[in-house]
Formats: sequence, structure tokens, C-alpha cells
Amino acid sequence: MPCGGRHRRRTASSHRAGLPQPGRDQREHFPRLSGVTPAALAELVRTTAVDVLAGRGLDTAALPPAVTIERPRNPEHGDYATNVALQTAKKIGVVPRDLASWLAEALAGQDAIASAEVAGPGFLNLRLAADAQGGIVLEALRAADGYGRGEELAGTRINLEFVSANPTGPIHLGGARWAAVGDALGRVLSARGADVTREYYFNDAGAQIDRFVRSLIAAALGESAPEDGYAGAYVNDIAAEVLRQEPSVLSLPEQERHEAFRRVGVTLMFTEIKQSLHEFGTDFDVFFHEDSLHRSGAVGEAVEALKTSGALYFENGAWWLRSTEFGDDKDRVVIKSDGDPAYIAGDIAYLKDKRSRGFDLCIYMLGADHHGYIGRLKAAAAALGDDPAAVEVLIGQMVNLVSEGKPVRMSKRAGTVITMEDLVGAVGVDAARYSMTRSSVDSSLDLDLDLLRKHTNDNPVFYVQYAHSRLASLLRNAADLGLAPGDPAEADLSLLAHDREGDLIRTIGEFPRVVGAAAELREPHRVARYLEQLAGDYHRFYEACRVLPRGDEETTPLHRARLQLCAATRQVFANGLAVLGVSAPERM
RNA sequence: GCGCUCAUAGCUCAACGGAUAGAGCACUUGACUACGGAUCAAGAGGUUGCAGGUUCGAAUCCUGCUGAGCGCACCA
Repeated sequence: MPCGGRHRRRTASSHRAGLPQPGRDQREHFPRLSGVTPAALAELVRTTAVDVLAGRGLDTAALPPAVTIERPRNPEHGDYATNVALQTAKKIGVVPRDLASWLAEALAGQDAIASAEVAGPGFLNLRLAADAQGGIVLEALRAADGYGRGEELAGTRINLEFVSANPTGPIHLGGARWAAVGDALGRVLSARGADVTREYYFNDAGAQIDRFVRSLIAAALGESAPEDGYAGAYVNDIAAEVLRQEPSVLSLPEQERHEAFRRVGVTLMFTEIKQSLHEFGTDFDVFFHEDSLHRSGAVGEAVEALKTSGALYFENGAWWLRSTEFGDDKDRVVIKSDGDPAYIAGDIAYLKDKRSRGFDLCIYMLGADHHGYIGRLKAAAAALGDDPAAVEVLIGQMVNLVSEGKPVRMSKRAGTVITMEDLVGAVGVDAARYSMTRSSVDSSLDLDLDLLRKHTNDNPVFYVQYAHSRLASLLRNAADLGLAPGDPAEADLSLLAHDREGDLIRTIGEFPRVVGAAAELREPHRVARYLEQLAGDYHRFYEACRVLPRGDEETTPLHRARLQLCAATRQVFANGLAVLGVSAPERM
């Protein structure tokens, strides 16, 4: 993202809260099993490194504040790896491999660490003791719906504005992408503690609404759409509905007729947009009408304030914002020479309104065709005497349609616009949302129209959902056998020592970090990719490890432990899919 | 011309400066008389657009180039 979207925002509370730690009660019950989540392992490595450096009289300040623990791609490199020695060695003037070997020696003495080896230029590869990894399963089951939640953003009030499509037509494909991604981003930010308000801005003031209303009237009169107007079946439908509600509307004087079509027609459009978004699983806390800013005088007040502060100057009959002084590439007209406010006037008043409502951060999700707004919105903030950093603009690239290998050009006039409802009708809400949330918004997205028409399951969402429903089925079967997972504290999770079990457990352990990264980087697609990884790990585990006792086989502690692992896995699927706004089916 | 974004397997896309660049789809070959085969195993498929630079290490950061999308209003 441009504009600082990747920059981590720290709040006072983020230092205080830190990463979630296992509860004390749990630690007392399970001294061996507490703490070997990735976060705890990172802390263990860090404290060990502090001891090692201090013991050798070296500067412990050279260590990074948070040690990076990652899962190596290559399983031969252990369960986890850290590059802390590589990062630190140069600063304190030692050879990376030497530092790594000192750390390895110290860590190898820890109960939870099965092995610690130096590799390559100074990586430290760690293997956990099998009984230590069980703590991850326990943590996921203990936290349940809360597994994956965090507190880094606690105390931060975020206004998340997305979609905000013009109320002159149905939501199109691009809008659907922002609806899916914005909604998921809102859920991700909430999961990490932020107080999020989802907001939709209706641009219901200005010339485009007039064009829309004239188009409705033309349709009602059976005339063709105005040159600069809107065409399409929905215009006829809305015009017809206006006539149904107000049969005498066409006989009104022109002014009143226009106002009646505006009042009824625009409301109908609002209703339709809200309804289709709701059916798409995206609901907003606030639908904000630009018109209200003009009627309340908020726009006038904001403009007067800017005149007073000198942020505006008068030239050629218009009032200009000195936006170049705030990083924009040119000055912008705020009040046109005909006396009407320009579009940006509403933006300025709207931002002021948001901030007066107490939001610490205002996130805007905009399409690539609006990227020129970044400088403008930041300039607006600066001109208001506000902190431009409180404005964060996320730019998402466009959605293209491809058919028979060729791009499909969408045209309002040709009636080839694909709407969000068309997409949902073709593939359903889950597949539509998932296909749009699984990739980065930095890249334009090509959707294959032929595949959509065929209703094919060519979508990884089914791979993920199938894993969840398979787990749900397995847990049902267990219940039929009188085998409830029961209290995980009573299971011997140290029995989960199979390679496939270890892989699955460690992936479960990644979930909180993935959600955290998705929130910090404003990249909810990380959650979708994670779920695909988890599904793969689960299916491979399932193939290799029998969970339920067969026939008259006796139920063993291993069966019980695996059942706990399955319960934990199901929980993570449910939590992850919930973040994406995709259903977690019990059956498929 | 200036700016933003992108360029990775046949296709759609991942990979927060880390080790041998990964998934899904498509393709080849295998695996179902007990937990869901919408699954799994194996194989094939790559000069990460090109050229330099930064460093222990670059798909990732910097510069230039090529190509694509989108912007560059007293429209909204």
C-alpha cells in the first residue's frame, strides 16, 4: 500500500497489552504444557539470549525487541527457526554462527526444547518436545471463539469506510471486492482489539444524482436515457416502482416531479444497495449521507474555518485549498466560481465529522481509480489542523472479467455490467467472498466468467469448508460412540507425536500471529491463505492418523488426544472462516 | 509527460529481507469392504519481465528500462 498502510500503528495500549499469554490457572494445572505457543517460544529465546549475552559481558540492547520465530519451509530445518543471531551478531562484533551456537547450547537445556541446532550462516533451528506442543491445542480449546483474538489495537477507535459506491446504480463487481475485503478487514481489526465502526458514504449530493433522477424520469416517460445519464434494467425497474408508489408523479410541475423522483427513486436505490450488501454478508454501522453535511451547514462551517485559517485562497472566482503545501500534487478548488461547493468540500467536512466523533484512525478503502485522493484526503486533514497520519487510505486494484481467455469490457451503455448480485447468483456468497478475499488487493483480480457460469467448485473455499465439515462429521461420529472430547486438561496431549500431528499443531499455533499480521498490514487475505494451509495439514493428518476407535476396538488415550486435536482444529476453521465472513458448514 | 499499482509454474494467485520460491485448477501415475475420495501420495511444470545496485542473504529494498491497469477537472 502507498500512504503508510503497512506501517504498524502503535497505541499506548499496545505496549501495555502485548501478546496474549496463557492464563495463570492453566499454567498451574499444566506446568509442562503452558507456554510453548510461538509467542511464548519467542519470549523464551529472547530471555535466553539476554542471559547468554549478559553472561559474556555483551550488550543486550543489540537484541531486537521482539525475536522473530518462524516456521521453516523445509521440515529438515526443524519445527521453528530464528534468525536472531544473524540480526544481532554484527552489532556486538561476533560471528553469527558463534552466537547461534551459544544460544543453541543454552536453549538445548530447556525442557520444552528437544533440539537446537545451528545451520547455514547462523540460523537457529529448534525442535520442540512433543509434550510441549500440546500446549497449543490446549490454548486453542481454552480460548475457543476467542482463539486468534489479541489486544494490540485495544483502545483504538477506527472508522473503516468502504464500498461507498455511488447510489446511482447497483453494486458492481469492484464494489463487491471492497465489500468482501473491507468487511473482513473490519473483522480482523476487531479481533485484534480495535473498536471498529464500519461506514458507508453515500454521495447523494451533486450533479450525478441529478443525472440519475433525469434518467429515471426519462425511463418513466418511455424515453431513452439522457446522453450523460444511466441506462439499464434497474433504471426502468426503479422508475416503474416510483410510478407505482406515486401514480400522479408525472403530472406534477417539472420541479416537483424532479424532487419526487429524487426523493423516492434515490431512497429505492439506497434500499436496494443496503439489501444486496446485507445478503452478501456485509453490514455497516453507519450509512452516512453526503447530503446531510450540506443541509446541516457542516460543509459551510468547514469552509469558513479553512478560510479563517488561511488554508484557502481566492483566485479566478473560486476558493482553492493550498493542498500542495500538504503534499498533494496540485491545489484543489473547494468552492467553485459558481458558488457551489466542489466534491472535496464534502470530504473535508466529512473527515472533520468523523474526527469529532472520536475516531483515532480513519481508514478509507478506495478503488485504484481514486488513488489520486490520497494526497487530497491527507491535505484535507492537515488543512483542518489535524494529523494526516489519522487518515489512512488503502487502494485496491480493479476486478476484471475474463471470458474465453479474453478480457470482458464492462460497459454501462452496453448493459454488460456485472453486479455483485450477478456474482452471488452465479457462485453463491461464500465462493464470491472467498475468491475476493484470498488475494492481495494490491493486484488486480481476474475472474473467469466461464467458470462462474459453470457453477464449478474451482475455488479453494470448498477445500477449506470441506475440512471443516469433515471435522464436524467426525465429532458427530465420536458423539455417537459416546466419545465427547471432554475436558482437554484430562487428555494426554503429549501422545500427539506423529509428524502429521506436529505439523497440524504448529499450524494451529500460527493462527493468532496470522490474524495479528492481517490486522497490522491491513491484509485479510493472509487469513484465507492460512486456512488453506491448515486444511492441507488437516487432510494429511486425517489420512495418516486414525482418530476414532474402529469397530470394537478399545478407546485409548491416543484416540482421546486426537479427538482433542480435531476439536481444536475445527475451532480454528470456524474462527478463521468467521473472520472472512464465510460460513463454516457442518455438512456439505 | 507526471504519479500510483502491478509483472512469480499453462491459468488464478501466495510468499512481512531468510535456507531448496509455494498452493489451487489443469496435466501424468497411483490409493477407497470401518472416522466424508469435495481427500491423499507421487510426478511434471520457474532465469520471480530485463539490467544494475544495497548485504551474510533479494521475488521482496534502491536506480534505470520494458510491458499492463488506473489516475493526473471550477465532474462527482
